[in-house]
Amino acid sequence: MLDIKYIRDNTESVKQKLTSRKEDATLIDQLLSDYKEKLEVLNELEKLKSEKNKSSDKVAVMMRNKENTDDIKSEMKLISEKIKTFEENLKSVDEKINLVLRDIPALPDDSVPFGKDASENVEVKTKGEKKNFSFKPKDHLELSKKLNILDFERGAKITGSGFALYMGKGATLERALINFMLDTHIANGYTEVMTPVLVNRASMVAAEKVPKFEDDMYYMERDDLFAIPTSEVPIINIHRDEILKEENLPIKYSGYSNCFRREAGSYGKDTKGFLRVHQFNKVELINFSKPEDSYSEMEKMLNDACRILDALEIHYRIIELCTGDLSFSASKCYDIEVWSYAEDKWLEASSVSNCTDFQSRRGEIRYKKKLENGKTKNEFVHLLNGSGLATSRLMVSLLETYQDEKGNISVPEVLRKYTGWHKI
RNA sequence: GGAGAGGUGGCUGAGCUGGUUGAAAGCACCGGUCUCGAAAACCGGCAUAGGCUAAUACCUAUCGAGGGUUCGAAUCCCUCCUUCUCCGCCA
Repeated sequence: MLDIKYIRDNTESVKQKLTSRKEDATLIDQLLSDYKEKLEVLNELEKLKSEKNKSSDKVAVMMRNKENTDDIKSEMKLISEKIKTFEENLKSVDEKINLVLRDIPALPDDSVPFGKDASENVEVKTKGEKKNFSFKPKDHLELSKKLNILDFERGAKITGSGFALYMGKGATLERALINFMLDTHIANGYTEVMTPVLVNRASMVAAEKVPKFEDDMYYMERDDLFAIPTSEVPIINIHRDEILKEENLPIKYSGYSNCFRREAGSYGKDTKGFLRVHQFNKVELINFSKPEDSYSEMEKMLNDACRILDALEIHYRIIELCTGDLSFSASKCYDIEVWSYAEDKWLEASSVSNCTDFQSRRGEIRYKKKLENGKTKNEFVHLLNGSGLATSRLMVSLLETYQDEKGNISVPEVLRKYTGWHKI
């Protein structure tokens, strides 16, 4: 969530930034007038409470002196009733404000290119080259069916469409990928975490996934728990409501988890095999950073994600999302896309975002900043998340890239010590 | 699932027969005295958020969360969350 005081003090630039991401900026005026009203109510309320506290002290003294307190007590009863109405007023303005505030997305960083949608994203760089096949490359479905390593039909039987069943060497390859990615990140300074995959509502709210995207989440009503759409949710909640030590920043975590997404409303689009699934595996990167370092940390994180693809020798590119394509919580975002020979297009395999203080404000994740005058001040940390990487679309590209004419797969060099074999 | 005991500031831990307790004490931390320097000792400081301020000051809130009783709640009552112990079930 945004800081309402920041909105008040920087109204024009906020409006402009919201417009750049195709948001309706007109509701800002209403929001600020509601906020003004809130402060007025708050002021009255605090005056009454102050009066109450003073009288209450007086009663204590009078009772000690055995004086009659009937008059002052009945007076205070009136004040208390007044306080109740003001509290109700405050609550209703507050709710009105929060309803608007919770749906306002993060503000794009100044460096983010202006654009209306995905078509105006900017390619940052392309790595590697397209392979020249002497035959027509098969798609991952055909390959995996022939090799009996992935079974989407049986996955659908077990659960429903969009749930994959990995078989034999397919399962081993998946596990090898996950282990390789985790080991690489750990070697590069990340602390491995393994989190719960079911989280409570407070965690989802802190991660800014609920209520805005509640329909996209698997939800267990009986226990009021959500299946995580990404381990970003549990990982950033590790430090919810905490005040971190400045010298410990940046804190970097990497964690593998299953990810669950209902993908409500996306039926029919890219639904083939692994292109869109409801459950997938992802190794996530999270960084709790000092505000002044977050954009340089972001570049490092992007690099950490790319490292995996470099090692796997997969053709990929980095694009920077334009203002109109940014996700709700992000101020700046890079996508990493891998090349699909069968689809003849780029597939999103990773997304590296700087959410600045958008989530940490909701989740009250702060650090104690030492000021020059020797005092300290609590500040919100900046939160960055990046996939490093999601395996499903990576697997598509990997199978396609490493196929031979007979439809067999050779295992990338770096994975062989994890699989124990080098050919499927 | 059943029974019991707890949840207080960065930590440990008093208060919990309702009224200068935002909260004792200790530890940690910061500053100072002493010292060539350090340790020890001594002195002082040290929660968070909001409001109002040029800034202090001041005001309000917060003792797991939310309600209630009362003139007044960390203290009494209810609901929920959570931790621990015992029993049951179980990978």
